[in-house]
Amino acid sequence: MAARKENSTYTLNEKFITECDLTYAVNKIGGRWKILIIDKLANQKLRFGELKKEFPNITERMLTLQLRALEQDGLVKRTVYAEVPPRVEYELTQMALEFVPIFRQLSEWGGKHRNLTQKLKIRDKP
Amino acid sequence: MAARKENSTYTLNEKFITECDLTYAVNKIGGRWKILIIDKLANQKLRFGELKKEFPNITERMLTLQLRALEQDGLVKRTVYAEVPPRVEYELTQMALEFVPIFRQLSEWGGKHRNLTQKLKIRDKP
DNA sequence: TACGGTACTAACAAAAATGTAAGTAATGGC
DNA sequence: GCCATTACTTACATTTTTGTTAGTACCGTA
Repeated sequence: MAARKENSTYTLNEKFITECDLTYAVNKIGGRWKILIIDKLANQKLRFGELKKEFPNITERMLTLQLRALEQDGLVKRTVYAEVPPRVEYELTQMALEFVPIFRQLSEWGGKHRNLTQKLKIRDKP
Repeated sequence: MAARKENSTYTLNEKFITECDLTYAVNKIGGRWKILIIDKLANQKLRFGELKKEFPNITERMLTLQLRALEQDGLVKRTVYAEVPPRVEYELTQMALEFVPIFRQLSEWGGKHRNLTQKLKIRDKP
């Protein structure tokens, strides 16, 4: 999200890893709040302020940054209404909608994983 | 991977977002090299040195960190053979193997997304 | 006794992501 | 004129993630 030095190992490695479509994909949804935002928008348009209310501790700055990134990556469409006070609506694009089913599977896997891990931890106790 | 201050907003927010199984899941595979490592191990066991050769610019430190995290999260099994020089083999766990099909779908989506985005960028040129 | 090979570890530095706090524009209603 | 509302932006601080460099243990072999 900020400007980057070219040719740093950091940048070179990023290029290398995103040659893989999967890593590329995960990078697109990798921000801290992006997935949750996509989830909230899966069934409805929402205004900036409405999204903000969904996440008690998010700052306006972070919400803005994540939405901008999603917009840049073609996953969210932003519509500004020329009113005062301003009204801005966010909705998913077709590409993001295609992600939603995969999304659900990942979520299921996550839940299963969480349970298993917790059980393992209980077992670990002496 | 390092020790964290409790109760920083950063940590609080992390707890909040990982209440969602999906975000939880994505966090597990979120490190820079984790997905690529899982990919390489999808069909075979590999030794530390073999993994290292798969990623030209990875440092030993990063490879170690990512493998440790995957091991902690129950996605990779580490087997040490008591030999000199040492031999250590890494393989996926059942849970990681269950992730692989989802993985493939995500990868497909990523490829599609990459193509679309590139086309959009071409179109954007005046 | 020195050396090679493997799989690391430790101390430090750079870069990125996230959070804090304050401020902005625009305009209709009082 | 002043205030409230909304969706931001800016400068800065904190925290995490990633990279750099140098080193370690082990033991069979030369």
